[in-house]
Amino acid sequence: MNIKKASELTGVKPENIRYYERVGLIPPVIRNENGVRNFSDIDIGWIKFSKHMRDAGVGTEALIDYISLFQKGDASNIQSRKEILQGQLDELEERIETMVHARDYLKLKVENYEDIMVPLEKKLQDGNCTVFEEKKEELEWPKR
Amino acid sequence: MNIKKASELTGVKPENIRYYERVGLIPPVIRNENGVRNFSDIDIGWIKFSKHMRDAGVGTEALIDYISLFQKGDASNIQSRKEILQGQLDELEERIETMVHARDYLKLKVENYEDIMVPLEKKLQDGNCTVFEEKKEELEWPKR
DNA sequence: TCTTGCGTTAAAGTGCACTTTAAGGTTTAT
DNA sequence: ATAAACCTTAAAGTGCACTTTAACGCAAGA
Repeated sequence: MNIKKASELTGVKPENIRYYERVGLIPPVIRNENGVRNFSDIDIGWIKFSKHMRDAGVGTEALIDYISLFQKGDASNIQSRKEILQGQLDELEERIETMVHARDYLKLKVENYEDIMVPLEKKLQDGNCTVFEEKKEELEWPKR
Repeated sequence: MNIKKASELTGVKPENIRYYERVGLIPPVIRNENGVRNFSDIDIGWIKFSKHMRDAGVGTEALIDYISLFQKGDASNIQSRKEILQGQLDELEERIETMVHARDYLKLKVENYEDIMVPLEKKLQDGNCTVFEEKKEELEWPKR
């Protein structure tokens, strides 16, 4: 299939599929006699994998290392490949924790916005805008 | 307190605290007669808030809008401010979902790496490196 | 007094991950 | 046969969020 089809199947723009291949985020795609890429289902799988990982915030470097090791097609680096994935998994867990923490904080803040702000409207109208900041401190950061 | 102390308390480098103030990620900090910033606990709170949100991937634009509305110190925009936070909360939820999905996929892949790779070592050693890719397809993407 | 260590600014530089541009080649439909 | 609609590349441009640089000011200690 051509790059347009591959793009439709994966949600990655043709320009970015070429970019992915160029930098090594996917293995090289087989070309026809005119140098036109002919994507296989396996290529589509690789594009989906890289897009999925990128969407989740996994950096290109780790992904490129992984694809690169993979392409050596050598059983001796299975452990290295697994370690790369494990490392990214650990980083992902950490980022998720940070985000969940921020989410909980924002949630608490939004849910209590009216309760805190409405009683303060009068004071704010007097130009005393520091009051909220003092009040805000009552909204403690969610504990670990 | 001076910027160094503020930096120590918040984990944000002095350069970045200045940057935060410059772009509006925190409200302006009161200066002394020489133009030197004197950080209050409230300023520290704002830095922590912005850092926390930035760490969680909240974009600067939304944050700047929020701080900007906040500084108007006007009760009429409480709703707008709440809406900004709600919008960021929604985006955060979505990003968390994407990441949790990727995390689950990676976890499954890492956990099954040996099971899949070890039986394939022989074939891989024969240079048949496409086998894994076929095999890989068995590792389905976790469903929503 | 003068060096050390803190502060300040505007402006330029960096790194990442695309994204666009320019200049072509080929294949398909009218 | 010629225009539209694909494909290709290398290289330059973009946007975000810092990060560094250069040049300066103030204030306390040897």
